[in-house]
Amino acid sequence: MPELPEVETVKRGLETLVLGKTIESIEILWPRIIENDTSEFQTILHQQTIESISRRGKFLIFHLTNSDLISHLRMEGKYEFHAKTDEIKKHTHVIFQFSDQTQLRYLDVRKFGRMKVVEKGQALLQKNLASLGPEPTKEEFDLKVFTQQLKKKQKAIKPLLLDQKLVVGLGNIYVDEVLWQAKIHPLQLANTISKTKVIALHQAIIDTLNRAVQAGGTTIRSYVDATGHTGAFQQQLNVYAQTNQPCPRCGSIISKMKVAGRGTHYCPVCQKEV
DNA sequence: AATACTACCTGCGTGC
DNA sequence: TGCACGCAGGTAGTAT
Repeated sequence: MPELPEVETVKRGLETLVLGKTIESIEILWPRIIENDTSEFQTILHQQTIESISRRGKFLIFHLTNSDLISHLRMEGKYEFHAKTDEIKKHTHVIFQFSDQTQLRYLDVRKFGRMKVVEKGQALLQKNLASLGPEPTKEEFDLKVFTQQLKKKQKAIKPLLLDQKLVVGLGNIYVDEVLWQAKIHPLQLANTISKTKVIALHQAIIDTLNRAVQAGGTTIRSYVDATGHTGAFQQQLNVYAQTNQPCPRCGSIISKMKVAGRGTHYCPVCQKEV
C-alpha cells in the first residue's frame, strides 16, 4: 500500500512509539518476511536498542545499537504497537518483544513485505538501496539531471517513474497524480516530452509528494500509520480512483487503462499523447 | 544495457 | 451458494 508519503508517516508514528526500546526477543510467524537466516536475525537483534529511524525512498531503516534493520512494507505491510497481552491479530508475521512488556508487531495480508538486518551504517550500501534515485526534494532532485535522463529513455513515462531510479517515492497513486498535474499521457515516451512539461513534471513530483506527506498519506482501502490513523490525501486526489468522475481541470470524464500491468487513471483530454 | 514479464500472497467484488 | 477471475499504495528475479 505505501508510497513515500505513507512510509514517511509510518516513520514519524514509529518515532513516537519505539525510540529507546530494547529488543528482548523476536517471534517470527512467517519466515519469508525475513531475508536473513531467521535464527541469526533473532540472535543479532537481541538486546539491541532502537536509537533512531530513517527513511530512504519507500524503505524504513531502524538504526539500532550495533545494526541497521531495513524494512519494506511493499503492498500491505503495517506496524502496530501493542501491549504484550493484546490478542494477536490475523496476518501478524513478526513480533518484536521489548524489555518493557510492549511489542512492535508487523502485519501484512499479502506477505510481500521484507526485513533485513545489516551491519550498522551499511543500509544504504545494500544493492537495492544503493541503486535508488534522489529523494523528491528541491535540494536532492535536480531538474537538469532529470531532463538529461529522460532524454536517454525510449520508454513510457509511467513505468519509468515507478522504477525508483530517476527519483524515489512514486507509486501507482502518486504517479497518476503527477502525470495529470503535468498534463502528460502515461504512455508518452520519456524522450519525447517537451521541456515545458518536464519542468512541470519535476515540480509536480516534489509538490505532490510534499502535500501528501503533510496530509499523512492516502488511504484508499487499508492504509493506516503506526498509530492506527488513516491519511487524508485521498480528498485531494484528482485522477487516482476517480474513474468516470469529471476531471477537476476540464470536466472531461476520467478514464482508466492498463499500463505496465497497473491500473492507470488519466484525463483523455488534458493528457494527450503527443 | 535496457526493457518486459512473472512470481510472490490474500481477500474482495463481480458475473455466470 | 459457489466458483472462477480480475484486481489491489511494490519490488526483485528472470527472460528477451
